[in-house]
Amino acid sequence: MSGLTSRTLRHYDDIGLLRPVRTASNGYRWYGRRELLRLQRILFLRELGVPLTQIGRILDGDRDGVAALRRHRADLVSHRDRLEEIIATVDRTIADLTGQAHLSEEEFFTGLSARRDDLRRDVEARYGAGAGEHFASADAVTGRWTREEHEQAAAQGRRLLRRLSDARSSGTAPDSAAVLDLMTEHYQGVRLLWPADAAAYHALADLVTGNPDQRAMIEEIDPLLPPWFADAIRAYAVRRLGYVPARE
Amino acid sequence: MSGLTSRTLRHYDDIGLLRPVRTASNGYRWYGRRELLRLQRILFLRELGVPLTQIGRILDGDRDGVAALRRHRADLVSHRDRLEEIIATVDRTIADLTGQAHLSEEEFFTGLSARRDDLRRDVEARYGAGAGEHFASADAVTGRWTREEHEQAAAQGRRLLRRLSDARSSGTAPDSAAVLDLMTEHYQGVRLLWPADAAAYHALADLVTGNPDQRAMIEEIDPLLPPWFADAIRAYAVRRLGYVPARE
DNA sequence: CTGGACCTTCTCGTTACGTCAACTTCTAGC
DNA sequence: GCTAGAAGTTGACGTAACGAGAAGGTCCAG
Repeated sequence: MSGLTSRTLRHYDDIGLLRPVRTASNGYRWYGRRELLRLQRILFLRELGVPLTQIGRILDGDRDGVAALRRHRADLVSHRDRLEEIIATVDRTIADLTGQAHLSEEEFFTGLSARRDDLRRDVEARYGAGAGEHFASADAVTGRWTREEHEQAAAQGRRLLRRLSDARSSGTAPDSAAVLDLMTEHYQGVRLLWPADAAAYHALADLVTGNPDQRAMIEEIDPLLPPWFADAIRAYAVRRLGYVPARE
Repeated sequence: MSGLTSRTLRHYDDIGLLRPVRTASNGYRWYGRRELLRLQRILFLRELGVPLTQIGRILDGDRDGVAALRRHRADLVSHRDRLEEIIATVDRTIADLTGQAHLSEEEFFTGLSARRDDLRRDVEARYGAGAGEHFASADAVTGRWTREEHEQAAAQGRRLLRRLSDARSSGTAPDSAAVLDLMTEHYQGVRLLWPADAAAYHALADLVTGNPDQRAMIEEIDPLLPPWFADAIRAYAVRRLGYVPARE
């Protein structure tokens, strides 16, 4: 009924977590309705990752199961935070091993580098000569950055891309609320450099799939990311910035 | 030298992860410089949570340790996501057990409820009669919400408060980048309801410590949160919205 | 009566060591 | 040379939550 193996039930009997209502002379364990209800509570807490011994205490003593849950929650949170750190370290290690370190000398949100002039020509070809002026605006901001600040910005950008990649590979839609929340960071990163309105930000989507350098930089983190990222940019422009796309 | 116990070294010898350079006739294990270097790599990978058997394969085969790391990273990410879900479930359970369910019928970002008129009077007393007009603006938005949407908004608000509480209790400063990122969600939640500019948002900080109902609602989630939350609001207004506080 | 399904107890294996216990070896001080 | 103490050694058991397998008993339908 519960989908548990008999072995598990025996284990719970052994450790005293769930005793059968009676054990027949042939050794068979018999469980009643009360045991089923208790089992449901056990399975629920087990789902939450609470250790069996604690489950027993919570169900038996029942005095202040909330406090126990709170402590358990604190454990979970610190465990998650630790994982977060470890993931970041693994990311840095992978980046090191695959020689992505040079990227940290470039600047992310505008995708600068030695190829900066290429990007500018591309932008002007796509959006008109006026668009190139934003480069001056960005320069006004980044010009005063130290090398360290450049690297920080690049690292932050890569972290964001990796979080987006995580979302993509777990099947999350680019217009889901969770992704749009992440895109807020991207939009603000862009806004830091030049005053992109909804339409400009929407147009930016073409760049991440169409511009070879931009695309390559993103693909280095996740080969499947660029088109999904472009969708996310467009979704953010429409859903959060109120951009109304032109009808075809 | 490494801080490991001798037991651990013996274990690594047993499983073949780190063999001594030679074992003397008296059984003593002797390690050389090469072993120390290998140990350093072992400890690093162990820090990342890689299982010892995999560490052995990575260090020995060395063929495509990056791929192994990537797989490990995927494991970590899904583990973290699972933890995230569990934490959310535990939160809901605690809320249920402590009878916080009624809160879901209120609306979070403006802190409405039966005490709505009190809040309005408080706001008008603090910021002048004009400020009360924002209530009409909020009504225009929320008036069309279904009950479900109200509950969703309330739940999202509580989730945000809990994430802020997590940050606070782990010693993170209210003006750190990570917290300001979280505050983006809050600011956008507020913006959904009325057009708060930098100054208005900055002023809002007084409300979360000064208004009894607001304060109580937040304290129910974390008794120490209100003043820290107020600091975070002010920090966000200054650092991300460009608000310039008046000098005293 | 029989085959198969289902039950039992017992034991080992899993991870990465901590913690005894019992014993040997090395080293410093007298 | 003797001795105490520090440090090394090899087992063996315990940890959490069961899975897997061995060896055997019980129940039921045909």
